[in-house]
Amino acid sequence: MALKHSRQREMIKEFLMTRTDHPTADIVYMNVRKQHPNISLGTVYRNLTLLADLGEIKRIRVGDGVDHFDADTSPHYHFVCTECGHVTDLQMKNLDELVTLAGANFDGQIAGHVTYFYGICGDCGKAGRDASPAGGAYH
Amino acid sequence: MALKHSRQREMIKEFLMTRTDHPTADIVYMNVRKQHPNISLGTVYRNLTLLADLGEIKRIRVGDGVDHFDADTSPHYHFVCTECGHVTDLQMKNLDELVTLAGANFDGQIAGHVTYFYGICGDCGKAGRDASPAGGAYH
DNA sequence: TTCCTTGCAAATCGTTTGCATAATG
DNA sequence: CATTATGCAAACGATTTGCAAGGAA
Repeated sequence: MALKHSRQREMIKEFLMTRTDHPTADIVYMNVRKQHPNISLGTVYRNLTLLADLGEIKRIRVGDGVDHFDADTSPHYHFVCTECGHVTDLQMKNLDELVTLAGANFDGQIAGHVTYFYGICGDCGKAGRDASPAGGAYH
Repeated sequence: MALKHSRQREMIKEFLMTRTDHPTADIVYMNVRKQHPNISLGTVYRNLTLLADLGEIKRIRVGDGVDHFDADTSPHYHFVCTECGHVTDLQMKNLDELVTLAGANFDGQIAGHVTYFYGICGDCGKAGRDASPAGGAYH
């Protein structure tokens, strides 16, 4: 149980702190690998899970089938582009009031809520208007 | 492209309409199988996806790694128990106003939002208070 | 020296897909 | 007959895990 220091874990967290987008485990893996070529994907997954459990990073699930990670643990909301799949932060007030609202007619203890928005991001909207038939993948 | 009738699809939808909880593809499979023993899992998945695309049923993602399906396509919210994993409906007003709110400081088109609540459901809360160390699985 | 971590590979899990055959319009 | 749908099994992609070896306290 006693946590021991590890270079790998440190690098993973450091990398995550340099990013404002929300990398997936695979992205983290490919990047940390540049500095530490023989790190394994399993180690990346293990540490991301560990860090998330410790509350040092946040695991983000936006229904695209892949977990994203965020070094910014302060409460905030996300937007997912249905065109390119990018996940970006959203500036808006906290919505914890919803929990009270939802708890009103509910038998049980509501601990929290998950909310995220989806649509077409600024870049994809622009590209679409211009010309490019393009089209990313978001399932 | 032209849709053809199929007994399997009909049974899947019928089964879904008898349930107020939100079965996963596997639960649907195991149940429809009772009436139609040689239906295959692939067919269940194909039809659930088709029906969801047609808007006849709803695909629900509550971050537990499995898709749930709901024959009730009217807009409403869900609650996931972190103890037993059950997904239940939640009585509360529509929150589409959030989209407007979120769009205020955002460069892009917000099409909608996903919101769900989590915590301990009535049954698990009761059980916990009684005694049973129990504990389901919700990841 | 204890026991947490890692690298590697194999294993899981939910879901999708290719293909030959069956059912529908 | 032209097509869509099915069953089966193999393929997939993301994530997890067992295990022997490596590293930190």
